[in-house]
Amino acid sequence: MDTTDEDRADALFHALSDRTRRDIMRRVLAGEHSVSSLAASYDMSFAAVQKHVAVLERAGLLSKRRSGREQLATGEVDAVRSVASMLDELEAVWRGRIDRIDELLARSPTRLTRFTDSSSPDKET
Amino acid sequence: MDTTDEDRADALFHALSDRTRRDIMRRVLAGEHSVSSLAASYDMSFAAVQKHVAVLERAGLLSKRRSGREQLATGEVDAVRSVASMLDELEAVWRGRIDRIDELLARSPTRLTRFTDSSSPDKET
DNA sequence: TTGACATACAACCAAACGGTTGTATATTGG
DNA sequence: CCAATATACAACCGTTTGGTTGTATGTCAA
Repeated sequence: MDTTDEDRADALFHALSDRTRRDIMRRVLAGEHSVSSLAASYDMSFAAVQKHVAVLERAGLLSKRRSGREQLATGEVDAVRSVASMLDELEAVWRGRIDRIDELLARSPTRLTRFTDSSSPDKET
Repeated sequence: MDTTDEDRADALFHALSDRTRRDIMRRVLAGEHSVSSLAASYDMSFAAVQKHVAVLERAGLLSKRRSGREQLATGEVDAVRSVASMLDELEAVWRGRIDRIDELLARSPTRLTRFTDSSSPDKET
């Protein structure tokens, strides 16, 4: 409902919409990595990778911890789960549609045949 | 592994990174809607909404079906699920990290204390 | 102290994005 | 046939994005 929620969703999906950032997420979810060790993995400047890390950090998908002169990044699995739950909500909306169709079919059993066409696969509820 | 998979992921996350498009997804997952009926719901031009629908269609998140002069859009729940499974894979990477830490702890029980710090909540596997 | 390393950040640039208006093309109803 | 409706798409425009280089700051090691 809140606009802030939508802002968060915008930031999360946007952060994940870049393949380099998704790859960074895989690495930092597997374990801590300094920004420079991450940068060494990609064919682009250090500054570019640092900006990608900053985008992920602003979205809450990773956090950083100082260790001497290095900045160690670690993936925030809870943020990943929050994105998954947004998708679950979308799926729930779809399930609601199926339930409504089922109810219709239950009310007038013989009237509507072939109402669920091939493009909407009727799977488990 | 394939670049095309990453292209698909780029398109899916990008398509979902806009709040208007996410709202359109909620509507078309709940049931079929013509492009103009969708456009009527938003404070922007018909063309803008039509472009949003096109972005979602190109990403495979919805499909259209002609009905007379109307174009009826319907949400593709399988595409939504495919995004969810990408996030599940990310979560699996994280779970792998925890497993590795557990194994380390099992090998040398007393050496590593407080190895899992406060920023990495140790939850269920 | 000095130099090498790790990071941060500003300025710049081309391309993509999200919106607009305008025009063209089908399709329906009278 | 004609007018209204529904859609598609091109052209344009300001902003954001994803990259670059250059510079500044902080930390470690000799």
